Amino acid sequence: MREKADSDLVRRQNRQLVLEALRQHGPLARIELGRHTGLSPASITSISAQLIADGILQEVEEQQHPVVPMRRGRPLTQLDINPKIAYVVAVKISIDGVEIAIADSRGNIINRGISRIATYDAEASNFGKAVAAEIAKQLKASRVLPRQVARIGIAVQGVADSQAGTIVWSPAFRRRDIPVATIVQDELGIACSIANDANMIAEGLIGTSRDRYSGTAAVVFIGYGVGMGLILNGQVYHGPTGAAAEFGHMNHLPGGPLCRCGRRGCVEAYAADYSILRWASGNASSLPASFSGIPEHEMQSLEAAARGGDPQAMGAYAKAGEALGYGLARMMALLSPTRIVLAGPGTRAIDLIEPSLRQAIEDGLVDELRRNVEIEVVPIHTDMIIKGTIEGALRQLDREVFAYGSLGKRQVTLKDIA
Amino acid sequence: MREKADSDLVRRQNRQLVLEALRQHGPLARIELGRHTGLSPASITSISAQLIADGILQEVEEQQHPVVPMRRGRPLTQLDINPKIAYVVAVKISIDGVEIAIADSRGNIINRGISRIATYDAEASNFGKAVAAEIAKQLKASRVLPRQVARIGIAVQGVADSQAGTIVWSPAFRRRDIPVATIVQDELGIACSIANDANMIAEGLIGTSRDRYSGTAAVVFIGYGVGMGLILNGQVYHGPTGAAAEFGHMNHLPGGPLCRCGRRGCVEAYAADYSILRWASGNASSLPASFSGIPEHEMQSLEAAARGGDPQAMGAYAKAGEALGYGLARMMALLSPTRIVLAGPGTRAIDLIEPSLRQAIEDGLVDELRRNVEIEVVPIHTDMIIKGTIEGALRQLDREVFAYGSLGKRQVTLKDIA
DNA sequence: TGTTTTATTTCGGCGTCCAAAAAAATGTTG
DNA sequence: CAACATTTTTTTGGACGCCGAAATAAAACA
Repeated sequence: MREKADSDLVRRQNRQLVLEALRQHGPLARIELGRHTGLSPASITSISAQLIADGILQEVEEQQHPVVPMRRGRPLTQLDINPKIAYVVAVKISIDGVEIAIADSRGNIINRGISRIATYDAEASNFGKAVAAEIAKQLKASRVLPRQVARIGIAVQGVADSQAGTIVWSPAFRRRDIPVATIVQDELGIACSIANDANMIAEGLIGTSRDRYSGTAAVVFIGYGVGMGLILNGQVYHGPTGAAAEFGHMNHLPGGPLCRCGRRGCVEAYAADYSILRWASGNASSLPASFSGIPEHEMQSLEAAARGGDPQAMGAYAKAGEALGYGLARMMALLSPTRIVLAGPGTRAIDLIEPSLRQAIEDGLVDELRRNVEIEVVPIHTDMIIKGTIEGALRQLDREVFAYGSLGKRQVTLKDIA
Repeated sequence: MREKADSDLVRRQNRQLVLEALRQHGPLARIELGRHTGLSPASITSISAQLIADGILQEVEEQQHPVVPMRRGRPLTQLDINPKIAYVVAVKISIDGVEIAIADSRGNIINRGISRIATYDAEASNFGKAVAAEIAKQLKASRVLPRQVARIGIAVQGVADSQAGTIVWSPAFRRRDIPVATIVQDELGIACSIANDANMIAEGLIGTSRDRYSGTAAVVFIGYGVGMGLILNGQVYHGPTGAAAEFGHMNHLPGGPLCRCGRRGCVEAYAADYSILRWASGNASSLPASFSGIPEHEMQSLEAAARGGDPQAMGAYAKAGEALGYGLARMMALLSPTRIVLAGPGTRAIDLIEPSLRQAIEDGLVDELRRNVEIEVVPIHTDMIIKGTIEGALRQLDREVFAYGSLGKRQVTLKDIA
């Protein structure tokens, strides 16, 4: 309730509703769009005609799966988003590697690749340019012109400042406050935003099944680090600057083991790969936090040891579960989500973690505050982050570009793109 | 982005904008309303004419403070909300006492009183009826007819379920899941909602100075218990069921001292009045949690002892600060608010609490996540809860009743009221 | 009294929605 | 295979709310 309402707002909102329905359910006939959006057939005709004229939608030539194969009456003509109206780029920054994917406006990935760009010792000024150059290279390889790209989304492990366009702090970098989005934006002349990687996973889950994750949910990423994406009232909560939901650096125990962030006792310092390994191999509280990636087989043999009954290994996983459980209990007290999603490679060891995790929630939270929560484990799609970043960029594109029709910003914006 | 947009939505939204501006800035002339809302003078004329016809607004007879005393040109005619178009009732439930206030639609309290209704041993079935009877009594005393009351808001210490209309759990009651809002609503035939008291304080702060608290802020109540109202993106966050922001029952230390909720180590078990007293008087972890209210002078003499250098008393306040600080650090990691407001009678001892509180935030949270936060202490208005409940009820009224004009629900709803 | 200034209302036009009617495109049936 | 039935889509005409511009109202000023 900030904005004044006029016919402009009406058009924008209804166009967005149409786009949203198409993103959710794939190609739809006009009458189906009417059902999904609540708009009358007459209005859908008018709105879709404009979207087609704008080049945003197109009629589907041959229905692949005529939903109801042989029926009486005029057959329906499905509409879908024109995949070539614009492109988006998703960038995932992790330690010593940058993954880039290019997707069309339907969200289909048309090219992707991993580039080795040194991060840890990167100079603030060079890094952004290196990423921009890498994006440019990928674009050229896919024969997509920079001016066809509507938006670049960057997902980073660590704290991002979406306002300033910087990586505030990340275990992948020695330095802090590294400008990235601003530089990429200036270099390529394409709108660019940066966000935390766990938030992008949440974005992806909303895209995958909106009904399931439309309420209030927390998505926990467990792996090389611990992250969280919060979905509040159906939207990913980024906080005022984009720093929100740093579950991994939420304190568990004062004075606990050292974390990569420099503090003691963070959840991550118990439940990230390196932390579990550290507990398993001796007195964790005296060992420093590790910054190097841990090879998968090393974690797998630790899991095997724990499953085989090795008390030290079992104890390490129990510690991880306890830290996660208390952390979740604290989060639940504050936000009372209806769903908690555990995701990431760390969930391979969910059998080792879960007992102490559940026990911690029970010990750390009064019954009444935990009776409406469902905890689920989502199998790991390695590119949930890339997928989510694309989803997020496209939704933003719908909202900020495509929703504006013939009179608004579009004249400028779309011509710039297409 | 749920709702389809049409002229109905436009009218509703703009009417609400007008009402919002009037609630914020008091009586305003049409031209000023235009400036505040962004609507053209022509539209304001039309909207205000309808609101006046509906009896919701009225022209102010005599300007008390002609803002610019003597100016050329046609003088402005200020508009204001008609105070008699409807009334709201605010109810504050605490241990063995129910406070009831009746306010007109401008938010002026026209009657208030405290009734002794036993809560602790109350039967689930009786309590709601007792509250309803007490409201009816107060209404009669103020010569307000039940059908003139548009809404009743109940604020309760503890966990409320706004969906079910119940008190899920509260230290003021021995029993759990006590239905209140539903019963009051049925008894009096007036829409009734229930919420946590700290959330209502937050609601009040938004009303008092929207610009200051429009972003993302956490309001901490410290006193007989510890509560929190979260403001996310300018709105009070209640969570799916209204249980949100139970900061007091967020765990601080596993296995810590007993809390009234039955768990161990909650923030409240360190920082509520009874907890501080308990620490000061011996080994807290073995003492049970207290349910009786603590007289103010007892806390005051403890403060005096601490200020006089009594190590036991000083230690108790330090413990409280530490628990609050770690709790806030955890909350900040998750939500990264820009503002933290400390309120409630417990802030009388802020000088004793603050050092350890700040130290805990420093120890418990990486610098980058706490550099944009402003912590402020708000002096205690004893009736911030009542005021906030009224504000909240009025805003809801604007949104759900007054915003609907001549064509919508209003025909029914307003006639029911007036 | 006429002029200037500012607030408010009136008028005509525009954009969007919707309901109802018309048109389009196909299957069904005698 | 022509007429009918059925379903989707478009067209038409009316309503509503906004806005800019012009008109009107109500005061101070000269």
